[in-house]
Formats: sequence, C-alpha cells, structure tokens
Amino acid sequence: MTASGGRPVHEGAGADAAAGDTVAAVVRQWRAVRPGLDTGPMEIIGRINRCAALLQQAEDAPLRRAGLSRPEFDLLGALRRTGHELTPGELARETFSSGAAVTKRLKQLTERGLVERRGDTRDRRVAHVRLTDAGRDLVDGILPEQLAYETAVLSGMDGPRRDELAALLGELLGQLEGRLDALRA
Amino acid sequence: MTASGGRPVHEGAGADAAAGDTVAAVVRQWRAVRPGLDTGPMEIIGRINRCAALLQQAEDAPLRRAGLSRPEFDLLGALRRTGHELTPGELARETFSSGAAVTKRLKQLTERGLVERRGDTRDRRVAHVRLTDAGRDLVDGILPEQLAYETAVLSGMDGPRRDELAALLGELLGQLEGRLDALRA
DNA sequence: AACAGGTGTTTTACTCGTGAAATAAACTCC
DNA sequence: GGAGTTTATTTCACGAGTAAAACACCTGTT
Repeated sequence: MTASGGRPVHEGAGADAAAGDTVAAVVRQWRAVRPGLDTGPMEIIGRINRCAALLQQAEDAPLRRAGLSRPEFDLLGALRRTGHELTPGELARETFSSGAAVTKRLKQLTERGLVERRGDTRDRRVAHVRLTDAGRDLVDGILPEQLAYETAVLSGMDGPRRDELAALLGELLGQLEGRLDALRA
Repeated sequence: MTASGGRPVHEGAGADAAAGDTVAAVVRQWRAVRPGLDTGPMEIIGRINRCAALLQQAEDAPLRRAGLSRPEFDLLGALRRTGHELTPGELARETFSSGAAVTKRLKQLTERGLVERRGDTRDRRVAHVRLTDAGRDLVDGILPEQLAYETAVLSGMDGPRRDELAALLGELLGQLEGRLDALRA
C-alpha cells in the first residue's frame, strides 16, 4: 500500500496499515502482544492526543515570540473576541481552566499592563476584567501571525480533506460536550 | 487550550439550534469581531485541542481507580506492548516525555513494585527497566476496561464515520510527525 | 436585624513537569 | 593512553496548575 502510493482508506480494525504515523505502530504492537483486544478507540483517541501534543508544541512558537503562554493568550483572546469585560469566573469557564489558574494569570497579565480590573459597583465580590489598549493591540498583532502559522502547519492536507476532518471533529466534539454536560447535570 | 478555545458568553438568544460545538461558536465570535480573518485552522486545531482535553478528563476515570495517572500508564503500557525491557531514554522517546519526567515516574513506579531496573553489564551508564509480575497484571487488568470505556465515549459516532475520522487523523498525524522531524533537523 | 446558606474570588499547600546543570561512563583520535 | 567530545541518566531550582480551604460579600428567611 505504501508502494502503490495510496493512503489507507479503510483502515478499519483489521486492516494492515502502512507504517504511517506512530499511533498506527503502537496499535500494531498491542495487537501482536494482546490479540483480541478491540484497539479501535486508540486509533482515534491516541491520534487526537498525539496531534494535540504536536500542535501545541508547534503553535507555541509564534506566541513565545510575544512572551505569552498559550493559556495566557487564550485568556486575552476570550476578552478580545467577546468584545466586552468578563469576570474572572466567566474567564475560567471561557478558557476551561480553574478559577485559581485564572487568578494567577490575571495577576501576571495585569502587571504586564495587558489587562485591567475594576470592581463591580453593585456586588463587591465580583471583578470585571478588560483588555488595555496594549493588550488589544498585542492580540490583534499576534492573531493573524498565529493563524498563518496554523495554516502552514495544516498545509500538508488539501482543502476538501481538511473540511471533512473539521466536520468530523465537530461532530465528535459536539457529542463529547453533550455527554459532558449530561454528566454535569 | 487554543486561541479558539472557550465557550461563548453572550451568544444571542436562541442560537443553540445551529450552535454545534463550542469551537464553532468561538469561531463565529472571532468572525464577528475581526472579519476577514482566515479562521479555517481554528476549526481543526481548536477542535483537536478541545477534544483532547475532554477525552483526557473522561479517560482519567478508569485509570484513577487503579491509582495511576495517564503518563504513568503510558510508561507501563510501553513496557507491556513492546514486550521487552526498555532503557529510560527509550521510555522517554516512546512516551514523548522528557527524561527528567521519566526518571521521576520510574522512581515512583519502582517504589510501588510495578517495575524493576537492572544495570547494563557492558555500558554502565544505561539502565534496563522491565515490568514486574504485579505491573504486568495491573496493565493487563486495566487495559480492557480502558478500551471499553473509550469505546463507550466514542459510541455516539457510527462505525464508518469513526473509521473515516481515524484515517484522516492518521493522515494529519503522519504529516505533523514528518514536519516536526523536518523542523528538528 | 441577624443568621444560614450560597456565590465569586483568592490563598494555601502540594504535585508534576521542565530545562539546564551535574554526573558518569563510553567513544575518538592523535 | 590521556584530552576532548558525545551519550545516558539524574539532580536541582523553578514555574504552573490543582483542589480545598479561606475569605468576602450577597440574599432569602424569619
């Protein structure tokens, strides 16, 4: 199959895959050592995890140049894309991180002059966080760079397949999120 | 998390009909605030990162029951699936983590009696690590549970689409891994 | 008005991973 | 057969995240 140049289309549970990616190799090892195991889920979950790890590493490059970690950028991005102030609690939900982590990040970002906080006049427990001009400029400057970089990283795949992949991931994610919300209820 | 990570706060009433997953909503926010940006990569990279986060959370459940973290299980799994001893360096490469992390994990797993080490007779720098019987039994006991759990998590998608998703992820991963090696050279 | 309970945020104590230096042993090549 | 280099592994100092407790404030009830 590698020799014929075709990519494995039906790489189902029983197919002998071309060497391909490292996950395929791992799955092959498991099947050799513990035959009869249903290794199907590995081919999706293992690959997602590995892709995420590699992408994160790759993506870090443009951000690091600006002295930002990815979680920090996510926080700034949440403020930028919603277009209004957010409370620490909302930021935690928005960036899927713990409240404590947000507190720490806000402290640093405030010190760097990228965000500002003000107290709520009615409820003195809550704070409102907004981007400073410097913060907004930073996000606006980085984002196109970031997206261009990501485009380059994905450029090995042609357009239609990228769309197909995005659609399938969207379907999976929608279901995972539904399932998670269900567990939360 | 990614630039596209997060949940929309003010998504307009009634948008949930076509909302899809959270990443789609985030992308919509970006497009509203900064039109003209090519948000294509977010729909893949953002979703992969978010899926990875959710899956990791979900996957942790069966492992935690056994008192193992995922990186620890990966280490044990590498020993189990290769079927032979590995050096710390090989384990680091195999589990995609740093040497220092492997050293720490080995220390803990050794104390728990799950792995053993012996020195190489020829080259006294290198160590060889292998599973103890208890370690092997633990992995063999957990793995089917783990795979069953993962199958359940993915059960919202039907077979053909799962295969298609696995194939596309394999293609992407293969390219990312190639690209990474290229960048390293 | 005062208290009980709930909510938003921060603090605390801890774990874990990382990069860089340290250690130690093996090659190389003159 | 040493001096210098490379390779394998560990140690160290530190940063970042987490869960749980602490804190501060609000709200409903009586």
